[in-house]
Amino acid sequence: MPSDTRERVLATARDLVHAASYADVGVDDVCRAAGVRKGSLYHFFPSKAELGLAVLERDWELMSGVLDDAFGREEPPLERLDRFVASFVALMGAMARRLGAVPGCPIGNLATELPAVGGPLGERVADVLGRYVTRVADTVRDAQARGDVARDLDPVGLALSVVAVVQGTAALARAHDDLTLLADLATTVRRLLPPG
Amino acid sequence: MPSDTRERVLATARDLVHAASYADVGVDDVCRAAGVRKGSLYHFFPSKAELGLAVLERDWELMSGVLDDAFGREEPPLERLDRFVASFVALMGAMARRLGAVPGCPIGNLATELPAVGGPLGERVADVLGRYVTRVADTVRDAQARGDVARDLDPVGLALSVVAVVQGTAALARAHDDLTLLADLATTVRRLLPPG
DNA sequence: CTCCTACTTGACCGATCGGTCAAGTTCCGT
DNA sequence: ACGGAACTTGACCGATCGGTCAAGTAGGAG
Repeated sequence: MPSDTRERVLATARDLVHAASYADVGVDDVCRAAGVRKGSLYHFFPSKAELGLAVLERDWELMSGVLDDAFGREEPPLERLDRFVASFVALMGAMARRLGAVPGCPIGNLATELPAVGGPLGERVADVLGRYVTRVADTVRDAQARGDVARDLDPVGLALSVVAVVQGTAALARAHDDLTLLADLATTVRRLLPPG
Repeated sequence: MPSDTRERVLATARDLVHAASYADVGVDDVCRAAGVRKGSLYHFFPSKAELGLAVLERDWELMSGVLDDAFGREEPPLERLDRFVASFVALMGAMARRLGAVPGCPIGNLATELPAVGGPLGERVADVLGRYVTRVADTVRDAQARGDVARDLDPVGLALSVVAVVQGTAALARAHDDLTLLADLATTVRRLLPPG
């Protein structure tokens, strides 16, 4: 099996960062919570920023899994999008239960914080967001091909608005620590994808 | 006239925070940029958190001004919403030019960062966001009264989705440092408000 | 058994963090 | 001219920050 320590550090960092924020979580905090000495952490991660990036990458794997699960089904594209939104909301609920507070969209939170560090970090954040939008755009295109969504609209632009509203709603839910704000998200997303 | 120093500190802090982030800007940074000694800063603001809060409040005044300007006109409500979005996009452009990088929605950025500090801070952040949504909801109600927007939909829910998509799109624009992502925002917002 | 690599330990570092304070200085009303 | 409040100054504080390192230990390959 792969190093247990590395995994524990990463998982712990993820929880702490989402419960609070990247800036508010110190390396010492992660070590304490993971039961690991600092030297070990730095054996696996060259810097705090790289650890943060690893958290982002792990979050993307999670989102990617949700997307795979929803978009890989044998259903009309718009229903696949519904599934995605439902899974996203369920994920928020699960995280809220585990962390004791409503987190925002994990990707969105880190995307807001990490670029501030500047440099190559920002590019990788933008890259992850790009992959996210691309995945949604692919399904929007499917819907357009079937005539479920107006064909004259730019699928990437539509996907961008979908991601934006999902991320923005999650951010509001986090700020109010209120999961119910996510209740109508599926309906809202549908509204952004007008039939032809 | 009111204290010049306090104003300079606040304005400087606002710029620095939006160019980077609340966590990344130290009290020393603000002092250096504002040409003020630390003792002076602490004469006007009891803590860094309170300074952050003052920045948020100032940002709200700015947004509030934009909302007043757009919503106070003698136009159909949906056109007033268009005006608001256009002004918001223009504001982003102006800030991007001044700061050298695309900021996100000022309110949204601080809303993502400040609650992490925890405690009474979070409530005031939520309060500002609430005022924001309320203002939009009022105009949505106007539109519903005229029959421009479906009357059976919850105006607060609709307003929430509008704020979410504006904030989310701004966040994406910031992450990509690309103002053009805001280009179609008005169209997107309109889609969220279906005619009756 | 030996040797080397992977990993862990705990002490340590300089820098920076937010914040304090006593001693000024400036400015105003009286 | 005086007194006091408002404000500024610069030195200072302890804590915490991210990060380093020499010395260990564990464990598999030969």
